[in-house]
Amino acid sequence: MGSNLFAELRVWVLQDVETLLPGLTQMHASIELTPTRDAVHGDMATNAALVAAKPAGRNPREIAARLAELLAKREGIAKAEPAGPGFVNITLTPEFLLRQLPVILDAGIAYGNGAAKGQKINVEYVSANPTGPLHVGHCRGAVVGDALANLLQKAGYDVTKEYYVNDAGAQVVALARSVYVRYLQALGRNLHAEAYAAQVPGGVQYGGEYLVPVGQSLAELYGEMFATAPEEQWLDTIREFAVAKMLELIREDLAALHVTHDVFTSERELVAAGGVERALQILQDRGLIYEGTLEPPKGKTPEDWEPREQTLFRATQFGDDVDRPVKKSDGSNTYFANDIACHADKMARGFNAMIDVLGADHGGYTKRMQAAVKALAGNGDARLDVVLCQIVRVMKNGEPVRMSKRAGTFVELRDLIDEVGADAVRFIMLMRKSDAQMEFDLNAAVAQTRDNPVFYVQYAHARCRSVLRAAGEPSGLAAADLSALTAPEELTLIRKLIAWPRLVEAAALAREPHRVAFFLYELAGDFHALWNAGRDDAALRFIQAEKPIETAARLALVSATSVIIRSGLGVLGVKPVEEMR
RNA sequence: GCGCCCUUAGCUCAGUUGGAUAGAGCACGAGACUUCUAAUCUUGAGGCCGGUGGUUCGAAUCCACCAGGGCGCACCA
Repeated sequence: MGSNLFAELRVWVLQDVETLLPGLTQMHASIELTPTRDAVHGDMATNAALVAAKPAGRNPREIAARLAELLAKREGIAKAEPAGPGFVNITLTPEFLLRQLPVILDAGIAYGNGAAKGQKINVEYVSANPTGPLHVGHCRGAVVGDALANLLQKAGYDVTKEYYVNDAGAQVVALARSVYVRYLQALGRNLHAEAYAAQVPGGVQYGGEYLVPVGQSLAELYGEMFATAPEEQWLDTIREFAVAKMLELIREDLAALHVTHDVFTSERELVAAGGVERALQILQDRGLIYEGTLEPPKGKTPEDWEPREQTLFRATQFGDDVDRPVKKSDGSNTYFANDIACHADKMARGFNAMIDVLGADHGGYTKRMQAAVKALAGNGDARLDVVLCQIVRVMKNGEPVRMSKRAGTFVELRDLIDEVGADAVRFIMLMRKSDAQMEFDLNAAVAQTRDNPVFYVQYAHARCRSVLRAAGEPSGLAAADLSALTAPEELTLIRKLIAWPRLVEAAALAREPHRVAFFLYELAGDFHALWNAGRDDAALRFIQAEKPIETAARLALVSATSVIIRSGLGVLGVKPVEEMR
C-alpha cells in the first residue's frame, strides 16, 4: 500500500552491491537511492559506489561501472550508467514507470501511507493559556503542529494530538479577577467594579471585550451572590467558569482554522492528582534533585538579585547550561516542575516520542525540557523534539500590519481567517520552514495568480476534477492501457507522483511539514505544464474524442494526480476544491 | 555577557539530512497568443550560498572562530 518505489529499488542496489562486494554489509545503511535533481541523469541515482569505495579499497568509478552493468540487467531498468565521481544513474523503462499509476489509483488517498511503525508519538501544540481567544501569534504553531501530526500519522506513527491546558497558574487567577470586574459591571455596579479593580495586585490584566458576555452569564447564574463577597468565596468558582468559557472560545477559533486535537489535558487536574510529586519523586530517586543556590546570570544581574536556596534539578547532567529550580524559595512548585509532570504523564501514557510545537519565545526552554525528559527516561529511550515556530510578520500592501491591540487590527486569529480564509492561512503558514521567520503577505494570500501557492495548487486540482467531470467520471481507469503515455510532460508528472511516498517519509522524519506544501506546489507546476502543452498542441489534450485508449490513459494520469494532491492537501489540512469560482 | 534560531538571485523563499552545472515564484529583459484547455504561455539574464579557516573523494549543508538580524536569560507563566 505504501509502495515507496525508491525503497523497493534500493533493495536491488543492495543486492547487486552484495554480489559485487560480498560481506561489506555494514556500509549498506549509508547507501541511498534518490531521485535525480536533473532529468538528464535519469530517474534515480545511487551513491553506492562512492560509499563502498573506501571499505572496498577500490576506485569508486570502477565499482560504479560494474554495479551499473548488474543493475542494467534488472527488468524495469532501461539504462544504468556510471556518472560523475561514482554515481550510478538509473533510467527506468516507461513501462515500469507507467505500472505505478494503477498502484496509485488502487491505493487512492492512502497512497504514500507508511507501514504502521507501532510507535506512539505525542504532538503537543497550541497550548495557549486559556485567558482569551487565540491571536495571530498562536496561528503558526497551531497549523504547523496540526500538519506535522497529520504527516506523522500518514507516515505510519500512532499519533495523539494534544492540547495542554495551563489552567493552574497565576494567569488564570488574573483571568478570574478580570472576569469578576465584568460580572460587577453586568450587575450595574460600576463604581464597585472600579473600586475592586483599583485594589487588585498588579491591576486587572485582561480588559478585552470578550469577557463582557462571561460577566453577564455569571450575573445571570449567580445574581448578587458574589457581589460583595470576599475573593476567597468566589475565586475558584469564577476561575473555573471563566476557564471553561475561554476554552470554548479557543475551540471555536481552532475549529475555524480546522485545527483538531485528540486530547485536552488539564494542568490543574494533573497537579491535583499528584502528578508533580510523582514526577519529582522519579528524579529524586535518581539523585537528580538537591537543595542549592544558583549563581546570578552572567552579564545581566537583576536589580533585586539575592542568593536563595531552592530545590534544583541537575539539568546540567543532561546538557543544559545550569541546573533549574523545580521549587520556588517559598517551597511552591515552579512552572517548570509542572511541565516536567506534564511530560512524565505523557511517558506514563506510553509515549516515548514526544514533540512540542512552541513559539520562538520559548526557545530557551528546549534544553531544560529535553534534559528533564532524558532524566525521567533513565535507561529508557524517550525522546522529546521541540519544533520552534518563529515570528510571523503580517504584510499588507508592502507594509507590516500593526498588531497593536489599540489599533484593533489583526490581533485575533479570527480576523486573519476572516480576511483570507482558513485554507490560505494554513497553506501559506506551511510554505516556510518553521524555524525561520516569515512574512505573511495578505495581498498574495488572496491573489488568484501563481504568486499565491494555495490558488495554484487548488487550481491544479480543480482542473483535474474538471477534466474527469467532462469525461463523465469514468471508472476502471486502473485497468487502462497506459502505453499511450509517452509525452515528456506526462512522464515528468508520473515521476513526480511516485516521489510522494518517499517525501512523506523524509518529511516526517525531519518533522518538516512544509516540505509537503512545496511538493504540492511543484506537482501543481508539473500538471499545469502538461495542461499548457495541450494548449499548444491539441493532440496532447486529455480528452481525445476519436481515441478512447489514449483518453483513458490520460484520464488515469489525471486521476492519479488529483489523488496525490488530495492526499497532500489532507496532510496540510486544506480542503481540495472541485472547481474555481 | 551567556544560550538558542536565522543569514542563499533585486524581493519572498526552497535546497530531498554530505553529492553532479545551487533551484522556484515575484520583479526585470525578449518573444508568443486575440480566447482555442488562457484566472496567460515560452524564454533570457540575474549567485564569492554573510566572512575566514578546518574535516574528505565531495560542503550551502558538518566543526571552529568572526560579523549582522531575531528570541530568551534566578524564584514569572
